Amino acid sequence: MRADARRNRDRILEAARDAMAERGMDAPMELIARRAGVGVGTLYRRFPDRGALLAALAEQYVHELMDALDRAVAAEPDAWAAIRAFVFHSVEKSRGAIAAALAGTSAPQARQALVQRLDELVRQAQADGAMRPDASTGDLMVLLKVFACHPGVVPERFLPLVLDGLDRRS
Amino acid sequence: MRADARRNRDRILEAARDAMAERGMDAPMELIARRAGVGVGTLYRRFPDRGALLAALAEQYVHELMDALDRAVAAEPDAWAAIRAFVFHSVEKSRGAIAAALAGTSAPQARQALVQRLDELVRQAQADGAMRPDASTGDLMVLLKVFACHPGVVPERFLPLVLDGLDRRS
Amino acid sequence: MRADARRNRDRILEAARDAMAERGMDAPMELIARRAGVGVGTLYRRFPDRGALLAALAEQYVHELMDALDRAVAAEPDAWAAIRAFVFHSVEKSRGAIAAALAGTSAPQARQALVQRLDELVRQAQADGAMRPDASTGDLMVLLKVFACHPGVVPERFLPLVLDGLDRRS
Amino acid sequence: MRADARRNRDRILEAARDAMAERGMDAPMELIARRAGVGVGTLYRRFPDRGALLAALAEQYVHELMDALDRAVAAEPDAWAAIRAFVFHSVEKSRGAIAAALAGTSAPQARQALVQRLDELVRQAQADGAMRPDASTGDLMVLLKVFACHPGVVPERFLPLVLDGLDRRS
DNA sequence: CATGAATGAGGTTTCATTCAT
DNA sequence: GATGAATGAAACCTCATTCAT
Repeated sequence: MRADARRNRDRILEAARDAMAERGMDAPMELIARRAGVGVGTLYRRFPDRGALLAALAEQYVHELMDALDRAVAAEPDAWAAIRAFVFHSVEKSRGAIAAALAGTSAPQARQALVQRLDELVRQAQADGAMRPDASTGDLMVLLKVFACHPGVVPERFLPLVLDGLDRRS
Repeated sequence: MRADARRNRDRILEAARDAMAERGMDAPMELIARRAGVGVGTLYRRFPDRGALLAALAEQYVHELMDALDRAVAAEPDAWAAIRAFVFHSVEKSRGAIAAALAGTSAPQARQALVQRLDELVRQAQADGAMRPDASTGDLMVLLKVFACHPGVVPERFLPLVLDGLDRRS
Repeated sequence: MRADARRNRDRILEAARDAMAERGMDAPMELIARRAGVGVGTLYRRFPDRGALLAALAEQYVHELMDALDRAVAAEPDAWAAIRAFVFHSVEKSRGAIAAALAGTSAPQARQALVQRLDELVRQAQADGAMRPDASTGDLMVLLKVFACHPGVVPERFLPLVLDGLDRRS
Repeated sequence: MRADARRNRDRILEAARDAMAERGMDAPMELIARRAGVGVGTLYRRFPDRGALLAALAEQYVHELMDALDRAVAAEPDAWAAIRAFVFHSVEKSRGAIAAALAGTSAPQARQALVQRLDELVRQAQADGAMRPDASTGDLMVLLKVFACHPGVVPERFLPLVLDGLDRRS
């Protein structure tokens, strides 16, 4: 039954993501449970209260960001390109509500790891002379946070402008 | 008695702004009423339901933005400078929750008026050769919307980078 | 509507007493409300949570004890007789569950007042040479507490034995 | 495997006693199971439902009383002294919540046995001229029940008074 | 057999809204 | 008009109990 429990946990997280995307951060727990195909009790067994569920969601979200970052690094030719690709991707894929929750709840440890990965890239990009030396990882995190809360609102033509603002050439 | 009613309306709106800033968009109506120093009944007389209150808040907020825009125009030497000053000011002064609500509820007419005022400035700034011709009023509205939802999160050093992205020189 | 509210408050307290006598200290709030002929909301408006309701019940109970004490003093010839009459009456009339709750929740101020009244009587009874000098008001409170939790369990023949234990002659 | 089962049963009963002493008669079954170091399933295998567990607890409690009675008889010089010692001991050692439960649930057969043992002693004490002839075993059971529900509340100086009430000399 | 996951009924509490005064 | 009392639907959460593994 370990496998079953695991599957249920995953289904709950997925249902929670969907429900919260649609109905906001305070989507009823019962709705989430129903969507996950489990009883409320099961939901509460896994996540003692709404806060715990939010925290798990935030952590999962940060992990997704890290994966995206890894992929960007693998796919792009240099650090700055990876950063840009990562930001673009993250902002496009972002689930507004979850990202907003991340701001409040956060997942301190996961977030810390993400920041460190980004940090290395930023230093590299600056060493490469591709990124403005007065721009910081913190700037990127702010960018992520701010835009991620508004999925779909960033026109194709807009983010480039913003990123150019961090570009060496500007 | 008209003056009384007016005063009540204003106190309610103010209380609503405060309450929502502190406790989120769904602060209890009763709390708002109490803070305004009136009974719930009075609140409901002025605003038939929560939606109406939100709409009024949004409209008021847009009006504040327009005032800020007017002041910026009066104070700054040219259109682009006025736009920059306006954005800076708006982002700093923004009430996160209200701005977020604006996104949803909006106040179509008021918003329309704001857009028109901005439009003229944008055209002027572009005619002056100070603003990128491929940047639009829509870009500015997005900028406003996105940043206004995160009061206090925009470091002094960050917004300039973004605005530079809309600058001619970039 | 003040009068109505007052009436409702009383009916709620009465319903709570009955319900708790029958179904124990954790009788459903909804049941209490229904019995009082009001909605749950009304109950919660008067008593923010179960604790508040219990506290009110405890206070009311202590007040009833004080009234009984006053009546005993008025009806009996001397202090010791009044004390005995009071204990007999209290133990008979006691609502087990409420008395038990009193132990936990108590109503510190009301209780304090009762203790003071009893104190005077005890001193008088001892001065009269009717009550053992080594018995205290505390003993009486213990007696009350202990027996009051078991309404109906004290056979007519039993309490006298106990009270005789406090009697001078013993 | 029989020994194992026995040990489990004992550990569950012990855990139940502790849990109920701390958290009241309706301590969660799951808490009890965890404290006993078993799964809920095991608990339910031994005791089909909460009632069964309570009954077992009550029976165990009565057995403890009988042991105490036996020890008192062995240690004290006469029947009345044994009775007094027994009552003192029982009241001191009593687990309030369990004793209260006993009142409701009871354990008819075990209780019956205890009553018989006490009965003999009472008759003996009365024959010895040490106990009032109009006091009964029932009185003692009431005394036990009433005081046992309030562990720690009986001051050293108080119970003697009560017992004196049953004493011949009074 | 033991385990602990799953279930869902039931209890608590909150709040938007209505309405008597 | 203003007030705040009343209502009940709806959300939260807890636990006794069952059952798959």
